[in-house]
Amino acid sequence: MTGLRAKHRVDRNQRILKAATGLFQSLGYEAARIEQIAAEADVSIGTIYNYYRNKGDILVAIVSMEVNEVLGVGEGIIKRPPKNVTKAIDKLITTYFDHSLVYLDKDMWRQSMATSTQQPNSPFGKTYSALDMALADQICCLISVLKKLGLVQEGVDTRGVGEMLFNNQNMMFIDFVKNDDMTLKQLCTRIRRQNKTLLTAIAK
Amino acid sequence: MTGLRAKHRVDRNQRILKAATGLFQSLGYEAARIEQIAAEADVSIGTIYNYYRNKGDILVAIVSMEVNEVLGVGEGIIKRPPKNVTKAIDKLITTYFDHSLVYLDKDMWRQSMATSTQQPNSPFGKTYSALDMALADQICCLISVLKKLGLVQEGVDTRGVGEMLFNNQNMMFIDFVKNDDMTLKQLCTRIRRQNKTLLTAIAK
DNA sequence: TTCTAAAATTGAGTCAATTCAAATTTTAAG
DNA sequence: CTTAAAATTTGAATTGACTCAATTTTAGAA
Repeated sequence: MTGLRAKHRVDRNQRILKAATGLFQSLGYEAARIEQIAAEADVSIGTIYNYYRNKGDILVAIVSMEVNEVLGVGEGIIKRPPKNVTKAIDKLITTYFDHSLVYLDKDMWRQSMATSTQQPNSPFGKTYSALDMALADQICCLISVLKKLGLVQEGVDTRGVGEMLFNNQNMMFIDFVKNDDMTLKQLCTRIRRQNKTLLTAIAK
Repeated sequence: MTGLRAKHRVDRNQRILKAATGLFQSLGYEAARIEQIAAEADVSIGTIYNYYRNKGDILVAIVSMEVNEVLGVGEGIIKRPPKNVTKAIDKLITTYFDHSLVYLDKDMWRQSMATSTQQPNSPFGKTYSALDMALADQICCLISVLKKLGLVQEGVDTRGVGEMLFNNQNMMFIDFVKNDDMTLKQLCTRIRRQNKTLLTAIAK
């Protein structure tokens, strides 16, 4: 009978993530103790460190699952994009942001961003980077679709423009989570203004 | 005789920063011990925490001095900008990057970025944000100057465009320090491509 | 100069993340 | 059904950042 080991691994990992998610949400990231997570997951402290390099890595894993979901929602928008460049990009970005704050608060975002820049080569740091790349790809994909629909000029460098839109949006999101006073509405308004010139230039 | 206290404060702070800079550079941020920094600065552990909230804060203070220098160099470029939008922006950004790696290596940048997102409200976290804003302002200022020189179209939203250029550049720099294999040349090449569409659109 | 309150320094002690050698469980060959 | 090597788990011990009550230094009033 093989695979018992694999089954246990999946089980334990799920218990760890579930316990961590709950404690991070209820107590906040800093206040949640590894010892507590271990106890709730019915696992020893050492086991947690067998699955994750450090405390931050656990959070990055949780955030990664979230971002994956957002990517899925984004797919739907690309399938039926608004028939106008500005509106299409706006809808995609707004959707990202709306979904980003359902399970994670600003503090959790701050902590996970910090960990993923601190340790870009840990397994989950790499996952995080890959997801960023996937988000950028999705924006590029949307522009490409809009081009095929005749809403964007032929000669436009899809990749270059898409990356710029993503980088701007991502940097603004970092500003947003760093600033407790900034609202989602303010964030979107600022990005819309920043995007305007570029989007007007590429629209047909 | 007043000001002895102020003098001591300046002295001690300088010794702490000097010791920390040396140890961070020679041993790396993580391996450098607060105890060592205290010993080299001829100060007690407690005093370091009287000057800085935590270890990361010391690094952010060092990085802030660096960025301040870069801002000064940027001023010079704005005074005599190349007479072409693309070249002017390119020169400013390239200058930022070249100077950014003289005293700080990628690891130090990663750690300080992480700390400043983790604790955006600590004194040096705020300093760091203010410097980012100053860099963004500088790019906006350059565009404004180019507009006055008749190189940029009248109707262009200086602020919106400047922020987008800065955010893109900043996000790319984050990617750069997260990826040990990426070279400065590769970084600049990618940014040039990303900027091209927007800069062509606003040029006169 | 002397004295006192306020400011700053000190470092042993605390706390929580992380490590690692021993113990346990799983696998699979005989 | 053994049995031993490999993989995994365990938690007491370690580590190193950070705290705080006691001590020292400074300012400036008397």
